[in-house]
Amino acid sequence: MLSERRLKVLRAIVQDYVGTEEPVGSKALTERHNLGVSPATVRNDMAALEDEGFIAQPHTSAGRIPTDKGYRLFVDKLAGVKPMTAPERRAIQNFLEGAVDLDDVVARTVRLLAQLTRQVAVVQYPSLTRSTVRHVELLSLAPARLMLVLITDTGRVEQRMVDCPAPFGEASLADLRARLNSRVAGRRFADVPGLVEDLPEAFEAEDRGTVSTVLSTLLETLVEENEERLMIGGTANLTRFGHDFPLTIRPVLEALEEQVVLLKLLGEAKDPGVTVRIGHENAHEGLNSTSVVSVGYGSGGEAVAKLGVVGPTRMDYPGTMGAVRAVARYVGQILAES
Amino acid sequence: MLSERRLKVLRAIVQDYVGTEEPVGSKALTERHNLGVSPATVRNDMAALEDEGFIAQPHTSAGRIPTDKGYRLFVDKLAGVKPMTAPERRAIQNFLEGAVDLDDVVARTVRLLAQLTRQVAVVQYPSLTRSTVRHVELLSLAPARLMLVLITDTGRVEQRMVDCPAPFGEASLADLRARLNSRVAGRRFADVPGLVEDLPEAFEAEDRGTVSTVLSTLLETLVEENEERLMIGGTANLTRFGHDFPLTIRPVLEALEEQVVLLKLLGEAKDPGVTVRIGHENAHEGLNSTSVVSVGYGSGGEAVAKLGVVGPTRMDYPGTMGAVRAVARYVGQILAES
DNA sequence: TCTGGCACTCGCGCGCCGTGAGTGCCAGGA
DNA sequence: TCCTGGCACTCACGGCGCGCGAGTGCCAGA
Repeated sequence: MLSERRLKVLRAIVQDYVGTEEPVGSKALTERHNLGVSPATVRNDMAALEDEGFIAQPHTSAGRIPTDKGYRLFVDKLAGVKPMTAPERRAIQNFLEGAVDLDDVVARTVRLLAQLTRQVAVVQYPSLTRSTVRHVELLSLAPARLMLVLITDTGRVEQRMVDCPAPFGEASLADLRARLNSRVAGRRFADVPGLVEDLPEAFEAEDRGTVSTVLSTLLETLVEENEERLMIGGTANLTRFGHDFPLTIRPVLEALEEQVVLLKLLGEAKDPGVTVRIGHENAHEGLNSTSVVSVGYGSGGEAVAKLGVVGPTRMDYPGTMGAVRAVARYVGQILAES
Repeated sequence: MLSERRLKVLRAIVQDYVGTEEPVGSKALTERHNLGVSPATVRNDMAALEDEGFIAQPHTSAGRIPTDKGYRLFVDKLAGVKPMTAPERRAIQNFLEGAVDLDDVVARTVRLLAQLTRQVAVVQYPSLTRSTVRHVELLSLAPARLMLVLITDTGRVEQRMVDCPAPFGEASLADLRARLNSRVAGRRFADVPGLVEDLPEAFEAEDRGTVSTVLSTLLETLVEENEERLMIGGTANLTRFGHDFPLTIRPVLEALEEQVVLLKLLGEAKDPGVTVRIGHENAHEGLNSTSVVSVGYGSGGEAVAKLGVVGPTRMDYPGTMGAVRAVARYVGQILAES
């Protein structure tokens, strides 16, 4: 186990390195933090920390930089979450309250997160799976063609075309619409399949084919939407990454374009609070030199989607975690109100 | 006026520079293109071209590179549009045909354009202004709260909440829905205002307030949607920009995040065919070292939105223009079918 | 266990210089 | 008048050598 002082040294190294972006040496450390010991002592501690794999030297006779393992220890044990100041919180709230619809909420959230953290922001659209149905609408476009519109409690709207096996009268349509809504309105998506399976039986034989088609389209929409959408922003912040650019930034941009990758990334974080994945902890190779800070958010008490930021492993973890947590909280509020 | 040969020299310079990314000298030119004259002659021509401002030297005793003006002449007079090959066209068509809904069409188009041109692709969602209304739906969410859903012929769906000044009965709602649709279904957005202005008069005095509110929300939706959405992709291609990275790429990324900027960029191109804006021709400062190749596309014969790519001024104009034009054509077909 | 001292390492920045691609100009020839 | 070959000149680029100094490891003494 590392002594108290060595942990202090590690914390100081992380803080300095995050601030200066340059390897930190023993002398500079003792000058900037009053550790109460001499550089020589710190050197011994650093040697020990290096043996344990928490820090490393880019090359002999240079200062030390934290390793992924070092950041991990820092995040887990040495640093808290830095809360937002009151003015910052007010600014967040004001900015988000101006949103007019769901798209706008997500767009504003992305911008906000990117600005606050000066990193790349990723916001997942509120997921359908845990949402409830607000309304299902059926429109007749042609004798044998319907449009199915699904409206969720988060304000999201999905539409699908339905080609009917047989013409479907207006009366039947109104009937189906009414029955469908009385069964599923206000219910959770997960419960919908069980609630509608016997619905075709209530109709005349000639209409059953169409009813079944409509229902399966509805269920399909619920499932398909698990391939959820997300919005990213603040990619310009990647330019602050480092000096050895092209090599670092390219794989990150590529990863960010793969929505699948990002969704997986966000999905993996199971922690109820803020989750941090550092460097090689990220499965995707292109993100091996980045850290992902994410958290769930939702309209009720329950999380329905995730949001977070992607930045260099050398990032201000306490500040970033604080910003991510605060934004998630306020987005949740906004969603609950609308 | 420039002689025939000098134009040939300019064309050769552009082609070589686009290929090699390095300033091109007189000797290399005569070797790679059989111009039928000696390097010395070419040198004289180059001096003349430089006087006219078509090419420039990065520094004394280096080769020449085209200026924005040089590229402009190249695009206008010296190069055609390189058509896609048959296999390429088939690939485009196949890829786009797999799309399941409007979002998917746009997403696939972006990916496709980015891959074909190896540049940043920008695709505007089909605009509402020139579209027609397919259906307007009204749903009652609470006694004095309605949801307005607008469905367009391009398959786009917009929804808005409406808070009514007074409770609005189901019968009135059905009446309004029917009247509204009979008037506006199939009509162009631009015509809608004139078609509905006298609608409140058909209702009882107590309902008129609500009807007016609904109508103004509808009109607002049509107008507001002029702040159209777009999707971008292929930003990883920016890493191929040049060697002097951060300075070049940063403003571009920033500009790409400003949807307003991009929409203006696309909107400015009035040409019915492919439009090219080179370097400083772009109003936005961050895009001064990029060229934008854009074109309108649409479901009918008429253009309803734009798409294009953003890349370094040093790009393969004929190829890029060909790809952009081809993709626009096929997207139009897909939209017309659905 | 901590400290001051000391010898050692080695990346970085700087200046120097040779190389070679490229240029402008000029005089002679078609 | 236009093209050509020749010639002197320019100057960015890359390699080399070197001194500086931050930083290290180790050791003897408190």
